[in-house]
Amino acid sequence: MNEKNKYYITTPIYYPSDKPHVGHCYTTVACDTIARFKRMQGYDVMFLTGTDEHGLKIEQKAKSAGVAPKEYVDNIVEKFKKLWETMDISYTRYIRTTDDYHVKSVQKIFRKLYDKGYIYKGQYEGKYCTPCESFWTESQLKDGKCPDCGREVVDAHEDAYFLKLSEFADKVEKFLTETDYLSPKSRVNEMINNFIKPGLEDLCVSRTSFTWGVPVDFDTKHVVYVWVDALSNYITALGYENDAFDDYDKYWPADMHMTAKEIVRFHSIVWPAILMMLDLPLPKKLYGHGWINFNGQKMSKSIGNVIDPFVLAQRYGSDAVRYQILRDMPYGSDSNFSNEIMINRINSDLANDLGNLVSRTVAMADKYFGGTLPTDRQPEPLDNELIGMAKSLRETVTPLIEEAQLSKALEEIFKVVSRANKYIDETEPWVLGKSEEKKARLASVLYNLLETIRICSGLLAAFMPRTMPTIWEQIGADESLAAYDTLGEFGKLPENVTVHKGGVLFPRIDVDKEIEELNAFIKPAKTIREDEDLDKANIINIDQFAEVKLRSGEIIACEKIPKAKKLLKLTVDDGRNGRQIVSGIAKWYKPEDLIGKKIVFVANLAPAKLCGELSEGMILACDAGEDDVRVLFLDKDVPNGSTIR
RNA sequence: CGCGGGAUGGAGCAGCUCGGUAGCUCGUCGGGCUCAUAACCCGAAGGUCGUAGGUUCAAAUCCUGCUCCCGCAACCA
Repeated sequence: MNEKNKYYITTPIYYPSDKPHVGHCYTTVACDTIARFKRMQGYDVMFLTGTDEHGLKIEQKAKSAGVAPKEYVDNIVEKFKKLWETMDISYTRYIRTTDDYHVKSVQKIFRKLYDKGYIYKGQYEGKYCTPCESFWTESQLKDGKCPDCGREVVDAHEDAYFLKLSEFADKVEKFLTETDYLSPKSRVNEMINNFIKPGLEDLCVSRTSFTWGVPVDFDTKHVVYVWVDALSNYITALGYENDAFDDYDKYWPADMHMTAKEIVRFHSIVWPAILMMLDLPLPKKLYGHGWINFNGQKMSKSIGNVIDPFVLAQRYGSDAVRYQILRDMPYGSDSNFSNEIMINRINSDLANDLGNLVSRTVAMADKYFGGTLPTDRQPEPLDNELIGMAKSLRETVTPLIEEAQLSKALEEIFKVVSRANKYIDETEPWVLGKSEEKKARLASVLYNLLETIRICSGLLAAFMPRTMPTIWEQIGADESLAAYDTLGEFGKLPENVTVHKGGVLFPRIDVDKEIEELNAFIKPAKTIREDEDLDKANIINIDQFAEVKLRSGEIIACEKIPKAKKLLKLTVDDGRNGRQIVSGIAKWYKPEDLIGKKIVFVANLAPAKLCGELSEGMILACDAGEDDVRVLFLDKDVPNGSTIR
């Protein structure tokens, strides 16, 4: 296989601090579709995905779950793999940054960069908050104090390794402006204006504050910090600096890196810079796609609106889910998701238009010809538009898919599906079927329909790999008649093709009923269940509880903090000198609703500064729903300052 | 003046680079058809293109101010 015929496509490696959601699905399904399409075209495709398993957050998550980090990620990686199986993801290789070969390669890469002088040991200079054991940059400080606890910070420094990004600013800028590596193009300006023009700073690439990572082999106090570790997966997975694989020469440089927009920065600046430092060829294409918003809001675990892709796939089938998320994601910007949007899309496009088209066409061939078309034909000028559209569809769709414009590609395919439905109305096959002398015309009409379906379904196979073969069976095609080469031609089915009536391809969904059911069982059940599990994993004893001092208080004054969106400043009579508490409840309470109310507050919480305002304590409130918070109020006659236990 | 994105018929979007008939999908209403998964096809209603001003013969499209929304960051202690 020569270089021309290879295609290397990657998803980012996902951070398995939590189970996968629809956002992960989008990137992966999009890559899968492109990968399948390139395979259809005859390319030797390497499709890589994986997980980025190191870092502080995972170390902490594992700790609170009471397991070793590796054990923790093993568990979640299983869920990722399971999901990819459910979604029919045809990845060729799965890399975990905890894989032995990757760890060793990263160490070698790190050393290589060090030897070349692109990584140097420096001082991570910053402000240090001793009680919090945390470093902060100047810009992170609040009023010159620790953003975490509001206390004084001191100048401090610790050893750290830095990557000489600054030296590559010009080269990277040139790469971004003079090639079409980064798309959509609008991101190029964003990157240059935000990160390169203000002066590209060297990047800190090691940490000493945690241990769950790849150790720097020549300075074992340090652990390689995310970027060198994670980004290099794209080459270590091919065997760069390791023996686990040996197809680096074959597949590198990558033809397509796909990522969500928040990490475009690292893939468009840091990654090319690292490759330049290593004297390696640069990847050809980076596509940064948007996010899937849920009911107009960003998906977020704390809001509780993260959609479980397993549930969706179980209910509608993986193909329908794949279709919807690809169809509704516009190129380069965000998309909206809701149960209603998904169901409507499935009903109107898949059930009504495509599924029904196949169903009615096959049914007519069956009814009028017993399933096998006669070979006499009678074409008419009316046929030409449909035939023309079907014939040129492959050429229309191919470049779109290659540019990751998948929703556009689907739109084009479904235009032809629609045209075919209209064609049935124009030709009225049920009228033709009534008279014997019109049988030849009828055969032409049905043949044209079957051919159109063949071409559309062939091109859709990369998007919906599960259902398309069923369509081929029904229209009397086999896989060879759905091959890429045959999709640019009209008339490949045998003249006397035989159809086979089959089951419903995409069942219609009852919208109201379905939404009710989804809402009922996805959200509340889930969050409560999870909390319970967490509770059990986090048992404390009575002494620990006693460390929290809760007291009653009365809100005697309350105002919004102007700079802040969510914060209210409360003046609380705590039965002593009074205190000020800042609380993030502005969204749910107006100041006048709170004045005079008795509340419970944590009395011995470390003071903090929020938006410049001192907060001495925390008032108790409960998460009352997806996006609802209720403060705990006490009876009016409780004396202020009483102990609560 | 922190950075960025957005505001277009009921909903979701396209159009804006290169000013000149506002387009698509869904929904609603009316009609047609009966091969089909109550599906399909045709037609209609519905928009001062966020707001105020400016440039122009002409602005959704260019310029300026303002309002509101959404991300990120700061702040859910």
